[in-house]
Amino acid sequence: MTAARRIVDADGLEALTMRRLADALKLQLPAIYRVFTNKQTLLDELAEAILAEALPDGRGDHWTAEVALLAGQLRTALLAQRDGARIVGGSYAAKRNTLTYADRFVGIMRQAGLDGTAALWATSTVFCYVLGEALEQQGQSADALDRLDRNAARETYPQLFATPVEEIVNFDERFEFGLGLILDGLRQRLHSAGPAEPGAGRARPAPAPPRPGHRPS
Amino acid sequence: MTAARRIVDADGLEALTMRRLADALKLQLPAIYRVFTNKQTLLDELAEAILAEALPDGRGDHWTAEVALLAGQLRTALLAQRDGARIVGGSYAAKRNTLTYADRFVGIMRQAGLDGTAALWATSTVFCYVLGEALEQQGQSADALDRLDRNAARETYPQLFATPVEEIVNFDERFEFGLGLILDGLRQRLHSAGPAEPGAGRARPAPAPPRPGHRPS
DNA sequence: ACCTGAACACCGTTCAAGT
DNA sequence: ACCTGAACACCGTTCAAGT
Repeated sequence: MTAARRIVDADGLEALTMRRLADALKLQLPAIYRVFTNKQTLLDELAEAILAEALPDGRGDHWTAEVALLAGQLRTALLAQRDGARIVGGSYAAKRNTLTYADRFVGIMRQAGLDGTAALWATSTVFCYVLGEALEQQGQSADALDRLDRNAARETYPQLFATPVEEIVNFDERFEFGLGLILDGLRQRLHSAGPAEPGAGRARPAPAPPRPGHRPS
Repeated sequence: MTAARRIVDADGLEALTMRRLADALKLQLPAIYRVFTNKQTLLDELAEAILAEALPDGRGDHWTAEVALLAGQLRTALLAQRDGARIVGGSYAAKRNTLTYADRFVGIMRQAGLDGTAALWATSTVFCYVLGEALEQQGQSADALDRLDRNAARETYPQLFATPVEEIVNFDERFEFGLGLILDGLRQRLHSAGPAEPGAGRARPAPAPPRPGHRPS
């Protein structure tokens, strides 16, 4: 597994072939299939290994801090591995670590006061957003911004070039901004009863009754 | 191009090979390279073709309606093509249609009252979120939910199974929920001066001065 | 100028044959 | 029971040779 990650880190996901992995492990090619039955299961386990780093050790004192921590740690885990977002996004297995991550996230949102369905959807919203951001960041080639003809583009895309376009590539602040939007949206749903009281905190405990029509099988 | 899309729709992105495309076009294999210099340029043009459908014809009367329209149309375009999210997410070219989309989005956000950088980041937030959701939706195999052992999972992931988990797969409402969170966050930033007045609308026009330190070259 | 046959250097995967 | 050599059926890409 570490050998596989090293290959991807060095030469990208395309370079990860069963043959190169066998070479790195000083095995003959068919011996790999005794460890991984498939290339897909290899990729699935790679996704698992990446997501193992997505769970923060500590805990935030407030649900907003906890969500920021979980989202940030997931992002860090994806970015720590070259092509990490593509690996995780391309693995469609019910990954154990994804479920652990989701379980913790859902727990925080329910404790904050969201009902079950909203807690579930909030989890998927943050997960999808973080994945999308990491995918874009890792896909951006270094010279992508410089490659387009600024003078021509300035006339074709006037609105876009009325902004400081270099800020697209300010990934850290860009991520904080987007996450902040989602957090604000969540805050608003938790305070929906009374008028918005910015930074007041202290959410009601969740009743969160599971739906009556929930089939157990 | 339509031949390529037909192959992907029929048998998935993996089935799109230069050989099969040549067959479908009743050409010999090397003749394809007279049209597309690369397989990557073929994929880039595929991404372009998908994104061409992402721009809505009409316009919303309010900025919230316009954002919902743009996000929804992008999602529809991605979902309309099998593996559409993977194709668009895997293409790192400065796509013309992406820029057109971004230009319109940025324009709306600036008109709503956001400054240039915020308008840029808001665009990328929505784009990344929509892409992430579509990626997850298209990656979900039909039986993914049924495959995991519910009884064992109920004990390992208690928070998760305290919710109606089938709702993860309710993609349309899940998307509306997540987009709603982002929209609420944007609304809040536009009303940051006074106290929140839900649904009041009427944002201040944007001054949006381009940064002084902006290098033209 | 355009198209083609044939090949190159790779893939993932399998399997009979060895030890 | 484990490992290996060799092959199978594919890939993307190239190029000398034809018309």
